[in-house]
Amino acid sequence: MSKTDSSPDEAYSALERLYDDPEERIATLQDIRPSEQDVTGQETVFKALGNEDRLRVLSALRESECCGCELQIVLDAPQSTVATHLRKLKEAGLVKSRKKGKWSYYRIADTAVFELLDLAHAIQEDV
Amino acid sequence: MSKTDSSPDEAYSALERLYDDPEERIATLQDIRPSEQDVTGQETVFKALGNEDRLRVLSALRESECCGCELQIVLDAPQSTVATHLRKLKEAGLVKSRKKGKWSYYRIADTAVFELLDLAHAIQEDV
DNA sequence: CATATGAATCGAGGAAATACGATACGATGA
DNA sequence: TCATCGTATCGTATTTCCTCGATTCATATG
Repeated sequence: MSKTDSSPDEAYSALERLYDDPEERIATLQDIRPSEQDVTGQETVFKALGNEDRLRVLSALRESECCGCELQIVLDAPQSTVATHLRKLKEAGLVKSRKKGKWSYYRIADTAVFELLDLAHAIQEDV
Repeated sequence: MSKTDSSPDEAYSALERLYDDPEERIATLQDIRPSEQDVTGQETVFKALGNEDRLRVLSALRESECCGCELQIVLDAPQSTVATHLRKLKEAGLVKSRKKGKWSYYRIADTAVFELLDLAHAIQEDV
Protein backbone atom coordinates (compact mmCIF):
# COMPACT_ATOMS: atom_id res chain seq x y z
CA MET A 1 0.00 0.00 0.00
CA SER A 2 2.94 2.26 0.63
CA LYS A 3 5.69 3.53 -1.59
CA THR A 4 8.11 0.87 -2.64
CA ASP A 5 11.80 0.54 -2.01
CA SER A 6 12.70 1.65 -5.47
CA SER A 7 11.49 5.17 -5.28
CA PRO A 8 14.24 7.72 -4.77
CA ASP A 9 11.48 10.04 -3.60
CA GLU A 10 11.81 8.32 -0.25
CA ALA A 11 15.32 9.67 0.04
CA TYR A 12 14.21 13.16 -0.83
CA SER A 13 11.51 13.28 1.81
CA ALA A 14 13.95 11.82 4.31
CA LEU A 15 16.30 14.73 3.71
CA GLU A 16 13.45 17.16 3.96
CA ARG A 17 12.86 15.93 7.46
CA LEU A 18 16.55 15.96 8.29
CA TYR A 19 17.51 19.48 7.27
CA ASP A 20 16.03 22.90 7.75
CA ASP A 21 17.06 23.86 4.24
CA PRO A 22 17.05 20.55 2.40
CA GLU A 23 17.12 22.08 -1.05
CA GLU A 24 20.67 23.24 -0.67
CA ARG A 25 21.90 19.92 0.66
CA ILE A 26 20.14 18.06 -2.14
CA ALA A 27 21.66 20.32 -4.75
CA THR A 28 25.09 19.76 -3.22
CA LEU A 29 24.67 16.00 -3.27
CA GLN A 30 23.43 15.98 -6.83
CA ASP A 31 26.42 18.02 -7.86
CA ILE A 32 28.77 15.32 -6.72
CA ARG A 33 29.26 13.98 -10.20
CA PRO A 34 32.91 13.17 -10.69
CA SER A 35 33.58 13.26 -14.39
CA GLU A 36 32.54 10.11 -16.15
CA GLN A 37 36.06 9.72 -17.51
CA ASP A 38 37.72 9.85 -14.13
CA VAL A 39 35.47 7.26 -12.58
CA THR A 40 35.71 4.97 -15.59
CA GLY A 41 39.49 5.14 -15.56
CA GLN A 42 39.68 4.29 -11.88
CA GLU A 43 37.18 1.52 -12.36
CA THR A 44 39.31 -0.05 -15.08
CA VAL A 45 42.38 0.01 -12.87
CA PHE A 46 40.65 -1.42 -9.82
CA LYS A 47 38.81 -4.10 -11.76
CA ALA A 48 42.11 -5.24 -13.24
CA LEU A 49 43.57 -5.43 -9.75
CA GLY A 50 40.59 -7.25 -8.29
CA ASN A 51 41.60 -10.74 -9.31
CA GLU A 52 43.79 -13.23 -7.53
CA ASP A 53 45.66 -14.45 -10.60
CA ARG A 54 46.48 -10.96 -11.74
CA LEU A 55 47.70 -10.01 -8.27
CA ARG A 56 50.03 -13.00 -8.42
CA VAL A 57 51.33 -11.89 -11.79
CA LEU A 58 52.11 -8.46 -10.39
CA SER A 59 53.77 -10.07 -7.43
CA ALA A 60 56.01 -12.00 -9.83
CA LEU A 61 56.77 -8.96 -11.95
CA ARG A 62 57.77 -7.18 -8.77
CA GLU A 63 60.76 -9.50 -8.65
CA SER A 64 61.74 -9.30 -12.29
CA GLU A 65 60.54 -8.87 -15.83
CA CYS A 66 58.98 -12.10 -17.11
CA CYS A 67 57.96 -13.51 -20.45
CA GLY A 68 54.55 -15.06 -21.00
CA CYS A 69 55.64 -18.65 -20.61
CA GLU A 70 57.25 -17.88 -17.29
CA LEU A 71 54.02 -16.41 -15.99
CA GLN A 72 52.28 -19.54 -17.16
CA ILE A 73 54.34 -21.39 -14.59
CA VAL A 74 53.71 -18.82 -11.89
CA LEU A 75 49.96 -19.16 -12.29
CA ASP A 76 49.95 -22.82 -13.27
CA ALA A 77 47.30 -21.98 -15.84
CA PRO A 78 46.89 -22.53 -19.57
CA GLN A 79 48.44 -20.10 -22.03
CA SER A 80 45.22 -18.48 -23.18
CA THR A 81 44.16 -17.76 -19.62
CA VAL A 82 47.45 -16.10 -18.81
CA ALA A 83 47.37 -14.08 -22.02
CA THR A 84 43.90 -12.81 -21.19
CA HIS A 85 45.00 -11.68 -17.74
CA LEU A 86 48.01 -9.90 -19.22
CA ARG A 87 45.86 -8.08 -21.69
CA LYS A 88 43.66 -6.76 -18.91
CA LEU A 89 46.65 -5.59 -16.93
CA LYS A 90 48.00 -3.82 -19.99
CA GLU A 91 44.70 -2.15 -20.82
CA ALA A 92 44.56 -0.81 -17.28
CA GLY A 93 48.05 0.64 -17.63
CA LEU A 94 49.47 -1.55 -14.88
CA VAL A 95 52.05 -3.39 -16.98
CA LYS A 96 53.95 -2.75 -20.16
CA SER A 97 55.43 -5.21 -22.59
CA ARG A 98 58.16 -5.45 -25.16
CA LYS A 99 58.68 -8.04 -27.87
CA LYS A 100 61.96 -9.78 -28.39
CA GLY A 101 61.85 -12.40 -31.10
CA LYS A 102 58.85 -14.54 -30.46
CA TRP A 103 58.83 -13.67 -26.78
CA SER A 104 56.79 -10.99 -25.06
CA TYR A 105 58.32 -9.65 -21.90
CA TYR A 106 56.15 -8.01 -19.27
CA ARG A 107 57.09 -5.54 -16.59
CA ILE A 108 55.30 -3.29 -14.12
CA ALA A 109 54.47 0.01 -15.77
CA ASP A 110 55.15 2.38 -12.92
CA THR A 111 56.14 2.50 -9.28
CA ALA A 112 52.64 3.78 -8.55
CA VAL A 113 51.56 0.17 -8.97
CA PHE A 114 53.73 -0.89 -6.05
CA GLU A 115 52.15 1.82 -3.97
CA LEU A 116 48.66 0.66 -4.86
CA LEU A 117 49.47 -2.90 -3.84
CA ASP A 118 51.03 -1.81 -0.57
CA LEU A 119 48.18 0.51 0.33
CA ALA A 120 45.58 -2.17 -0.27
CA HIS A 121 47.56 -4.51 1.89
CA ALA A 122 47.77 -1.96 4.67
CA ILE A 123 44.07 -1.18 4.57
CA GLN A 124 42.98 -4.76 4.76
CA GLU A 125 45.35 -5.40 7.64
CA ASP A 126 43.28 -3.58 10.21
CA VAL A 127 39.77 -4.60 9.31
CA MET B 1 47.83 -34.44 -32.76
CA SER B 2 50.01 -32.28 -30.57
CA LYS B 3 49.75 -31.20 -27.00
CA THR B 4 46.91 -28.88 -26.32
CA ASP B 5 46.83 -25.37 -25.06
CA SER B 6 45.91 -26.39 -21.60
CA SER B 7 49.04 -28.29 -20.76
CA PRO B 8 51.43 -26.35 -18.58
CA ASP B 9 54.08 -28.75 -19.83
CA GLU B 10 54.32 -26.48 -22.83
CA ALA B 11 55.56 -23.72 -20.62
CA TYR B 12 58.12 -25.97 -19.00
CA SER B 13 59.64 -27.05 -22.30
CA ALA B 14 59.62 -23.46 -23.46
CA LEU B 15 61.72 -22.49 -20.46
CA GLU B 16 64.03 -25.42 -21.08
CA ARG B 17 64.78 -23.95 -24.46
CA LEU B 18 65.15 -20.45 -23.07
CA TYR B 19 67.60 -21.05 -20.24
CA ASP B 20 70.81 -22.99 -19.85
CA ASP B 21 69.79 -23.95 -16.35
CA PRO B 22 65.99 -23.96 -16.49
CA GLU B 23 65.51 -25.90 -13.29
CA GLU B 24 66.62 -23.03 -11.16
CA ARG B 25 64.44 -20.50 -12.95
CA ILE B 26 61.45 -22.80 -12.72
CA ALA B 27 62.00 -23.30 -9.02
CA THR B 28 62.23 -19.54 -8.55
CA LEU B 29 59.00 -18.96 -10.44
CA GLN B 30 57.15 -21.64 -8.54
CA ASP B 31 58.30 -20.12 -5.29
CA ILE B 32 56.53 -16.89 -6.08
CA ARG B 33 53.57 -17.68 -3.89
CA PRO B 34 52.56 -14.60 -2.01
CA SER B 35 50.72 -15.69 1.08
CA GLU B 36 47.13 -16.57 0.41
CA GLN B 37 46.02 -14.10 3.07
CA ASP B 38 47.86 -11.17 1.52
CA VAL B 39 46.44 -11.75 -1.92
CA THR B 40 42.93 -12.33 -0.64
CA GLY B 41 43.00 -9.14 1.37
CA GLN B 42 44.17 -7.08 -1.58
CA GLU B 43 41.60 -8.75 -3.79
CA THR B 44 38.80 -7.77 -1.40
CA VAL B 45 39.91 -4.15 -1.39
CA PHE B 46 40.31 -3.88 -5.14
CA LYS B 47 37.05 -5.67 -5.91
CA ALA B 48 35.24 -3.23 -3.66
CA LEU B 49 36.87 -0.34 -5.50
CA GLY B 50 36.16 -1.78 -8.95
CA ASN B 51 32.62 -0.50 -9.29
CA GLU B 52 31.38 2.81 -10.59
CA ASP B 53 28.69 3.34 -7.97
CA ARG B 54 31.04 2.64 -5.11
CA LEU B 55 33.63 5.00 -6.55
CA ARG B 56 30.96 7.69 -6.62
CA VAL B 57 30.12 7.01 -3.00
CA LEU B 58 33.75 7.43 -2.02
CA SER B 59 33.89 10.59 -4.05
CA ALA B 60 30.94 11.93 -2.06
CA LEU B 61 32.39 10.85 1.28
CA ARG B 62 35.55 12.68 0.33
CA GLU B 63 33.57 15.88 0.72
CA SER B 64 31.80 15.03 3.94
CA GLU B 65 30.33 12.30 6.07
CA CYS B 66 26.97 11.21 4.69
CA CYS B 67 24.03 9.19 5.90
CA GLY B 68 22.51 6.44 3.82
CA CYS B 69 19.64 8.46 2.45
CA GLU B 70 22.01 11.14 1.24
CA LEU B 71 24.01 8.58 -0.68
CA GLN B 72 20.77 7.37 -2.20
CA ILE B 73 20.51 10.75 -3.84
CA VAL B 74 24.13 10.78 -4.92
CA LEU B 75 23.71 7.47 -6.72
CA ASP B 76 20.10 7.96 -7.72
CA ALA B 77 19.53 4.32 -6.86
CA PRO B 78 17.09 2.42 -4.65
CA GLN B 79 17.82 2.05 -0.98
CA SER B 80 18.66 -1.64 -1.02
CA THR B 81 21.19 -1.15 -3.79
CA VAL B 82 22.93 1.62 -1.89
CA ALA B 83 22.95 -0.40 1.32
CA THR B 84 24.57 -3.33 -0.47
CA HIS B 85 27.32 -1.13 -1.85
CA LEU B 86 27.98 0.34 1.56
CA ARG B 87 28.29 -3.09 3.10
CA LYS B 88 30.92 -4.06 0.55
CA LEU B 89 32.89 -0.91 1.20
CA LYS B 90 32.75 -1.59 4.92
CA GLU B 91 33.82 -5.19 4.60
CA ALA B 92 36.82 -4.07 2.57
CA GLY B 93 37.80 -1.62 5.28
CA LEU B 94 37.33 1.40 3.04
CA VAL B 95 34.60 3.12 5.03
CA LYS B 96 33.42 3.15 8.62
CA SER B 97 29.99 3.94 9.98
CA ARG B 98 28.37 5.17 13.12
CA LYS B 99 24.75 5.06 14.15
CA LYS B 100 22.88 8.07 15.42
CA GLY B 101 19.24 7.44 16.08
CA LYS B 102 17.85 5.70 13.08
CA TRP B 103 20.54 7.13 10.84
CA SER B 104 23.75 5.48 9.79
CA TYR B 105 26.53 7.87 8.93
CA TYR B 106 29.36 6.77 6.68
CA ARG B 107 32.85 8.16 6.36
CA ILE B 108 36.10 7.17 4.70
CA ALA B 109 38.06 4.90 6.98
CA ASP B 110 41.57 6.14 6.35
CA THR B 111 43.55 8.61 4.29
CA ALA B 112 45.10 5.63 2.52
CA VAL B 113 41.83 5.42 0.62
CA PHE B 114 42.41 8.87 -0.84
CA GLU B 115 45.84 7.79 -1.93
CA LEU B 116 44.47 4.70 -3.64
CA LEU B 117 41.95 6.74 -5.57
CA ASP B 118 44.54 9.29 -6.62
CA LEU B 119 47.06 6.69 -7.71
CA ALA B 120 44.53 4.88 -9.84
CA HIS B 121 43.60 8.13 -11.43
CA ALA B 122 47.21 8.95 -12.18
CA ILE B 123 47.91 5.53 -13.66
CA GLN B 124 44.96 5.58 -15.99
CA GLU B 125 45.86 9.07 -17.13
CA ASP B 126 48.79 8.02 -19.25
CA VAL B 127 47.55 4.87 -20.88
C1' DC C 1 58.49 -22.12 -48.29
C1' DA C 2 57.35 -25.47 -44.62
C1' DT C 3 57.56 -26.20 -39.91
C1' DA C 4 57.89 -25.06 -35.11
C1' DT C 5 57.05 -22.11 -31.34
C1' DG C 6 55.51 -18.33 -28.24
C1' DA C 7 51.80 -15.33 -28.01
C1' DA C 8 47.14 -13.20 -29.08
C1' DT C 9 42.33 -13.66 -30.14
C1' DC C 10 37.80 -15.85 -30.39
C1' DG C 11 33.75 -18.11 -28.65
C1' DA C 12 31.01 -20.87 -25.58
C1' DG C 13 30.01 -22.51 -21.02
C1' DG C 14 30.18 -21.71 -16.29
C1' DA C 15 30.92 -18.80 -12.21
C1' DA C 16 30.58 -14.61 -9.81
C1' DA C 17 28.81 -9.96 -9.10
C1' DT C 18 25.03 -6.78 -9.37
C1' DA C 19 20.33 -4.79 -9.13
C1' DC C 20 16.34 -4.39 -6.69
C1' DG C 21 11.60 -5.71 -4.83
C1' DA C 22 10.07 -7.73 -0.69
C1' DT C 23 10.69 -8.09 3.90
C1' DA C 24 12.71 -7.73 8.50
C1' DC C 25 14.99 -4.95 11.97
C1' DG C 26 15.74 -1.15 15.29
C1' DA C 27 14.90 3.42 16.91
C1' DT C 28 11.54 7.22 17.55
C1' DG C 29 7.50 9.27 18.96
C1' DA C 30 2.44 9.74 19.31
C1' DT D 1 1.95 -0.30 21.91
C1' DC D 2 1.26 1.03 17.49
C1' DA D 3 2.70 3.56 13.42
C1' DT D 4 6.53 5.55 11.07
C1' DC D 5 10.86 5.85 9.21
C1' DG D 6 15.85 4.88 8.04
C1' DT D 7 18.41 0.99 7.39
C1' DA D 8 19.81 -3.97 6.69
C1' DT D 9 19.10 -8.44 4.72
C1' DC D 10 17.17 -11.92 1.57
C1' DG D 11 15.97 -14.09 -2.81
C1' DT D 12 16.40 -14.12 -7.49
C1' DA D 13 16.71 -12.41 -12.27
C1' DT D 14 20.08 -10.32 -14.89
C1' DT D 15 24.52 -8.89 -16.22
C1' DT D 16 29.34 -9.19 -16.18
C1' DC D 17 33.50 -11.66 -15.68
C1' DC D 18 36.40 -15.69 -16.08
C1' DT D 19 38.12 -19.98 -18.05
C1' DC D 20 40.09 -22.49 -21.58
C1' DG D 21 40.05 -25.24 -26.06
C1' DA D 22 40.51 -23.95 -30.75
C1' DT D 23 42.30 -21.06 -33.93
C1' DT D 24 45.10 -17.45 -35.77
C1' DC D 25 49.22 -14.52 -35.88
C1' DA D 26 54.14 -13.49 -35.89
C1' DT D 27 58.80 -14.74 -35.68
C1' DA D 28 62.51 -17.87 -36.27
C1' DT D 29 64.78 -21.72 -38.47
C1' DG D 30 65.71 -25.54 -41.51
